Amino acid sequence: MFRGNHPTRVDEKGRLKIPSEFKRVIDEKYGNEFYITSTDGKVAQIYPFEEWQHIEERLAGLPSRNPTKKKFLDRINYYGQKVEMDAQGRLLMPQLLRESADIKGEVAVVGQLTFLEARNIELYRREIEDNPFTTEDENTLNDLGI
Amino acid sequence: MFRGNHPTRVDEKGRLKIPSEFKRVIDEKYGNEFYITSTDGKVAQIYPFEEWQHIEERLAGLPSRNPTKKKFLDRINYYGQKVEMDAQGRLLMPQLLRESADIKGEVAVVGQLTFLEARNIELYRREIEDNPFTTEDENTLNDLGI
DNA sequence: GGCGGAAGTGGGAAAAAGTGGTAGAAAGTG
DNA sequence: CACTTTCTACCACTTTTTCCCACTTCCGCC
Repeated sequence: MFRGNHPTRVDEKGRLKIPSEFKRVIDEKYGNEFYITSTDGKVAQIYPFEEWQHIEERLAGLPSRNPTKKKFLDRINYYGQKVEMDAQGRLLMPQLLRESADIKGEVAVVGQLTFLEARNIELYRREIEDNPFTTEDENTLNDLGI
Repeated sequence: MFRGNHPTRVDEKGRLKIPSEFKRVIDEKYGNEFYITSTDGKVAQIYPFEEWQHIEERLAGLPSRNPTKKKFLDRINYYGQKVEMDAQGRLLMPQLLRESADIKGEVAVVGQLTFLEARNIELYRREIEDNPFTTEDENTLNDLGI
């Protein structure tokens, strides 16, 4: 299970070093194949290939002319690439995603339990600062039982 | 149950010594794994991992398009890291939180029943002095039955 | 007041993680 | 078909981190 934020760097060749915390989990549970994609072009989603296959299976179960499925597939395929991790634990990020999500230099790698998300750390920080967590939000969470 | 304020120090490597008062409770009830995060970047929240998992479960029960949930997740993912306590009862505080909450030198560790909060003691003192407890606050408490 | 134990602090060495470079292969182009 | 250029995979080095050990200080009890 992937959890938390482990910032890392993408070198000028576009290789993203997987933080060792996540690397440990990968070596244990998964192989060295990944599917990297995005639905919005702003956040790169990094799936261990096994996990991606589950999603594909669920997609296959949907009627093929479901318009939302079509839209989803269009995006996933546009940004997506299958990628192998090298011996140093690095992933070559797809060119299109590097550009659209500005994946270069300092990058936040965030665990989402079954997959990872990578995003430009500066843009991430700004998004958080521009949307302060209000006391109203606190109350909403309280009402939801958290 | 964690209660009260036990000031401690963070050394220049970023290791926070857990006050023995809290250490006793941890040794009794919990393991040596923690999840450290924050919603505002000003106060570090230190959850025994078991307690954190309860929160994750409750979050998983919410609809994924709940905007407050999204906001909350973005923050706790940004600041969050899973951390292990060393043999001397110290926690290596995540780099991002050390910077944004100014967690270094003298630090207040405050018990919040199921988790701990760590904050810069000087900033804490100032916040209390700048926000005196008003009669209005007293009344609100009364209304809540306290 | 001193002695013993527990709590707190600091430092260093070994291991792991991170980084950059290079050679070879593959792809693309004239 | 041959040459050029880009890409990929591997290798070696440097830096950082982590873990462990040992010392110091504080507090309570004798």
